[in-house]
Amino acid sequence: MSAHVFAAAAAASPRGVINVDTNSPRNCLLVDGNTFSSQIQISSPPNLGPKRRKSQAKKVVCIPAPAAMNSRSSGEVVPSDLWAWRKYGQKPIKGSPFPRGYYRCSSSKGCSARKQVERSRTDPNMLVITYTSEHNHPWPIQRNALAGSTRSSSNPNSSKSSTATAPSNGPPNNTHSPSPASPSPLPTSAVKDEQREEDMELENVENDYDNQFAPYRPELHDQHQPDDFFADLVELEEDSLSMFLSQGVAGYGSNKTTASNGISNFGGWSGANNSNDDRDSRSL
DNA sequence: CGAGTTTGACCCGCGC
DNA sequence: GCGCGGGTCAAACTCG
Repeated sequence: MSAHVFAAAAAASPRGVINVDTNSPRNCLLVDGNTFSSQIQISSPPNLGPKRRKSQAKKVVCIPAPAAMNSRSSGEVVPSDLWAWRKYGQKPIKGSPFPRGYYRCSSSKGCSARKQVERSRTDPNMLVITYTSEHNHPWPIQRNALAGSTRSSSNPNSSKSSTATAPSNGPPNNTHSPSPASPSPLPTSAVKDEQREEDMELENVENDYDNQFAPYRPELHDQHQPDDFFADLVELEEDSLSMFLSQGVAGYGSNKTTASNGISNFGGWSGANNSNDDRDSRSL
């Protein structure tokens, strides 16, 4: 198993638009789960244009889409991460046989974090997740902090709801104990393994991502660097990272269940925030 | 009943 | 200026 991570910012393209070419999974950074031999390309978001919707900084994460175990009717497989995501739209993308799902963070009201989930056109096994904007709140105490997510939790194997709030992962604040808030712990089954495996991937991706993008550096911790695209992320994830390093990654490849604790803080990045959310400012 | 999902319509950026 | 296509809204629906 390998995970692909590609991080980029709006500067990636002439118009300041990140070209998430789902045709080419190679655009995503390949992260070998075992060796972590990765190279991450990142460019700081200049935030061109006053209110260019497409100019927003984005973080693109490509992960291998596991089987349709976690899929919904549309066929998209959405990995779970720490944050609670609520789907607010889905659109067919021209040129792609797979629709793109639009999610926004429901962990906190007013959080502008969003993500788009779509499959790679050429490699249906690859899932391209594009994170936009940042979370304006700390880690949720529990995944479904604000939003119900009851559906997802209680029926992980259901064709519906797998995305928003997967129950398998406990909050990072939770020191390696299965989330007590989890309404219905997954049974030890193949499904669980799938989920765990998936989370494992995410964790490793994220961990690698963190290491590459925003390695936690105490000396830098208190000085906010605007240039550091993910500086905030580091601050937010300090605890989580420690857990990562101590538990999650260590077990990868050999003892997958070790890291099933799930700290895949995919959405927990801090982009150049934004305020350019021209649309949402209207209705939110 | 509350929260999430679905889905069609609408808005708006961007290329021509 | 026009049309295309992506992104978002919001009503209806589903589910626990």
